[in-house]
Amino acid sequence: MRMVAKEVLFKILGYMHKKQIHDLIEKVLKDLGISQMPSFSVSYPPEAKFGDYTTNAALIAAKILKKAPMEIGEKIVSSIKYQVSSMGKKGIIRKIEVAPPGFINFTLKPEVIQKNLANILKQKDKYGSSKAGKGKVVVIDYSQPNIAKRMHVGHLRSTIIGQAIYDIYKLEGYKIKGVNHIGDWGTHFGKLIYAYKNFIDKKALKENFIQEMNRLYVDFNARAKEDEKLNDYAREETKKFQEGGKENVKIWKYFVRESMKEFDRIYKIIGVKIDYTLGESFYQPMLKGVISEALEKGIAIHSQGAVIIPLDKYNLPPFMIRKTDGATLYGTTDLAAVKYRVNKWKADKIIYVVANEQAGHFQQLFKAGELMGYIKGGIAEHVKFGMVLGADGKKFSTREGKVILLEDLLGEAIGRARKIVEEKNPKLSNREKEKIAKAVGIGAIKYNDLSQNRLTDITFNWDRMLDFRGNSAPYLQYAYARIKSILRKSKASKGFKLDSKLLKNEKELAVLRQLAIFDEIIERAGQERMPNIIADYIYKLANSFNAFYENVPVLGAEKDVRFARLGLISGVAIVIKNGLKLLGIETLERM
RNA sequence: GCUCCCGUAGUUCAAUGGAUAGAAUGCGAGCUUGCGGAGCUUGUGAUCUAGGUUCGAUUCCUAGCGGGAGCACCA
Repeated sequence: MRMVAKEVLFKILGYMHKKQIHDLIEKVLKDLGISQMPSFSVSYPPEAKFGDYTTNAALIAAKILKKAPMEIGEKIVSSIKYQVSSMGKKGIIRKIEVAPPGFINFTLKPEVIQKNLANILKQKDKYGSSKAGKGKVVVIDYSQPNIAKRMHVGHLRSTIIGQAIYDIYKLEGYKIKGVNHIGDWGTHFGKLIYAYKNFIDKKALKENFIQEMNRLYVDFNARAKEDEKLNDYAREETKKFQEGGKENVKIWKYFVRESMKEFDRIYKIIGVKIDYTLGESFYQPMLKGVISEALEKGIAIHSQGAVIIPLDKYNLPPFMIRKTDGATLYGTTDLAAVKYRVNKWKADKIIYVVANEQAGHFQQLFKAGELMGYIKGGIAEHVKFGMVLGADGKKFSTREGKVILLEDLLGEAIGRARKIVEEKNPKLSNREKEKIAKAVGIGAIKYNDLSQNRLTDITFNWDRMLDFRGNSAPYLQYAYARIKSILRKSKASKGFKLDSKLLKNEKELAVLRQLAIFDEIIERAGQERMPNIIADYIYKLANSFNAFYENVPVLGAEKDVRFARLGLISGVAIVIKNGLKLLGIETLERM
């Protein structure tokens, strides 16, 4: 019995509509004698007057049949009309039309989207979830800060894009493993250890570990310019620590411990929690095996004293896995990590959320992984994102000290939000103001990033990132808080009966239409690994809610209509909340 | 030199090959006797250039111009 009820629920979700329409058209095309139909799309029309769904099937079929698109469109429509009439009450379509140049537009029966509201209110936090990924393991590699270095605005992108993709997949029912592949093994440790032994300022280190370590690194590089021998010393220190020299390992462990404390503090502020922290050091015991395996299989060769995997057949530079001095490097570690994730974790998919700049490295890595037999094409994927640029249009660079620390950015955001809360809502308790300031400030920063297509570079601009008006997280949070305020005032008893048929004016239907497609949006965002699709959707939903809010009274309406509208705005609140949660943005009862 | 990415209103960003290229911000004009004005309505304003494919191109292809990134012993 329960199963039946659930199935009915799923049937009224958005993607079911789309699929139903798609199947219907396919069937009709077959009847028209087109069996080899190239793919056509069923999508949302740009304007409400074109209905709920639109398809370009007639335009494509016209090409094959060499007839006018409008003519084919009419044929398809009359055929569909016949099908629909035979479906009787069960059909979801109310109106079908052809519009020039040949689009076929479908308008659903209002009941279809009206009924969905009850579904939302019932599912609450679960609305939008699915079982699409059941049984599949996805590994997401994101954030990846470097030990003893500060996290700057560049790290933010990988961290929050990765977390958003993680949450989307989780909602779709995948078994998912988030990994923080921290940089805890590189050769820069030699420099740091040498500098630590020789020019450390212990007092400064105690006050602010990361800051002092950063100073040390810059200091070392400056001194090494004067005295080249320093680099040799550093190499020796690296070697000692990588070979397990007690003193250096102890220092290294101390670096790792202190850095992780710092990172965890920042992760806590931005609400990120990564399942596994498995840095480069974790894979060290496996590296020798990987190198000899590659040599035995004849995939790797010795070249100029190093060990490389030649990839010139694939038009790629060689992939180095052992340096002339015998040391391994990040490519070796990454290759071992691929093996580990596939063999140990049975990953069906590995997603690397790493900046654009490393596209070349990942091409090499994936090809090397395939040659080694660890992965088949397509299992590993580099989810790239653009750089954070300075006002000059150039990349932020540590050397020039132009970098903006993540912590400073977060602090500034919270501070600005706090000021506004103070203005808007002075009567709230300090504790609540703090909470609001955090949610608004952090939300604004995350949204500013996640609402943009991840592939394009973003320009760093304090005012832009921290604008709380317009298309921003606070705008969405504000719509949510308004709804909550209305609901508080309504004192609606929990058991009121929802008659969603009463929601029939244009503004109400527009909101309902938005609500019904949430699952399709999630699906697409997941497929394309594009969180901005979700951001864009919530923004549009909030827009349609605001238009409704300005024109349609809720509390002032007559009894049953009032209940229906309260139900509607509750639904909007649920979807805004669920959507923002996927972006890692909190919602607030008041702000 | 080779490879990859990107050129959209003044600015910052959208746009699965589709209908009138959509927002935000800026500047201009409005909206309070109702639920939160961090809001709403409205005006202004853009696809780098030249070809090609297509019924249809911001999107795909070619060339050019402009910006950025990468190109074995860093990650």
